[in-house]
Amino acid sequence: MTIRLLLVDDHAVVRQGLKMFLKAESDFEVIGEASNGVQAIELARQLKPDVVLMDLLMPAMGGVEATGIIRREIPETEVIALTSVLEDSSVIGAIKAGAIGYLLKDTDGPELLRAIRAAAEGQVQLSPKAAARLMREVRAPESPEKLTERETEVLRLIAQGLANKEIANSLSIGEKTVKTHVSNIFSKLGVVSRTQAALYAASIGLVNLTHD
Amino acid sequence: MTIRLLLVDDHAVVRQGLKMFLKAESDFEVIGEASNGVQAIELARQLKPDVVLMDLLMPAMGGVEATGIIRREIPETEVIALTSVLEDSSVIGAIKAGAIGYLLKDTDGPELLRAIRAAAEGQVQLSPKAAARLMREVRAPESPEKLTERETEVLRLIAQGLANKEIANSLSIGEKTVKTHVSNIFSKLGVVSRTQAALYAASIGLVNLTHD
DNA sequence: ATCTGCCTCAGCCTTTAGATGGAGATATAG
DNA sequence: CTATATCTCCATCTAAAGGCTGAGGCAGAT
Repeated sequence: MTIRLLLVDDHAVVRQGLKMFLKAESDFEVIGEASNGVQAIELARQLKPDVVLMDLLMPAMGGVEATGIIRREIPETEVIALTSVLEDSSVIGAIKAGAIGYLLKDTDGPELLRAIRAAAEGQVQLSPKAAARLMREVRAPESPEKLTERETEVLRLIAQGLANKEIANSLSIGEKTVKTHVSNIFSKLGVVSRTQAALYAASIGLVNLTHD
Repeated sequence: MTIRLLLVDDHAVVRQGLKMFLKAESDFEVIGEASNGVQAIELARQLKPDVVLMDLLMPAMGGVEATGIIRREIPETEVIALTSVLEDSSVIGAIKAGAIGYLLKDTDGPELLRAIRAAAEGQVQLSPKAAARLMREVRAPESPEKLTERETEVLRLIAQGLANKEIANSLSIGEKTVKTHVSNIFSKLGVVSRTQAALYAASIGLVNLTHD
């Protein structure tokens, strides 16, 4: 029985490489590729893959968000987060969003194969480092209160350097409303300025920093 | 005649993938892998590869520095910078260090092959985007006017989320002075708020975003 | 000796940011 | 039906941010 895979990464080289690497395994079949979260969701709907290898840091829509939507809509599809960053909220976010695995990109080949096979059977597979993070989190739920959808949207705009007035125009709401959201975001994130909030957003990959 | 390659990237998955991808090409042979700049230099000395695929963002020693050393010591080895970030100083830095090519990781497979073959023959190959950067740089050294040492210091603190008063204390200077620096930084960078400046600083790696 | 760039600081001004408290509307869960 | 959460908006106020102009000290270059 072959394991049908969907690859999601914004770097073509990484996708290409993974595809070639996985092709050597007879029980794997790459049935689709996506370069961002939106594409990933579309393809997941159409193809209903067994396992999704999901990069977390992507433009358009982050991997965490995409993971959540895929898991809600297609629960029989398992998602493995595959990322280069090891960051508390990413780990927790990905797990909470329903990822069954969290692997770092410096994982070696054999371990990657093990993880995919485990995921296809619904078994959990984490990088040792990621597992350590998770442990730390459970012991000390310093969970930054979860932002609402709207707040996340506002934070994203803050992290693009927009002023409150610009955010208001962008979302077609009042500046006062934006201020309310901003204040709520600050207290939830435990920061005291929009700059800190923007840096936090950048650190968890909510925005794309590369200015092309 | 086969092209002998050295792969340098801190992510094992990326190396693994590249290796598998390149294996399909009969005129390529991957003769070594390194996960950081120091290893890369050692291996380049021993193996004298035709082409080095060099990631720029690595621990221990960055790719730019490693490129410079390799090119000085082993001029017959060509280096292609392969990176996920497109940043002015990286492009310029890599080129100045002697890289014959600068490719983004979202380059597709065929273009990557073309670039490696071109490099092996000593021909220049740049990503269109990278080329555009280079052109912009040469014709209009509007390179975001270079910041002074002090300004860079202030920018770094801005990018750590500090307020002007905190920066003043941190540097043992007056808040007014800080404001002067901040204003100068803004006009040099072409931004209008400290948040935008902080994001710019983060995007060029002036600060470490991962709060581990 | 003069010029130039950098760092330092000042005053004055307008705009923005952020805190706080209150409030109406809708939707959803229990 | 009634909490609860979310989104929306308003007013008020203080603090911070940022623009603008001017200016003194200091080092290195010409």
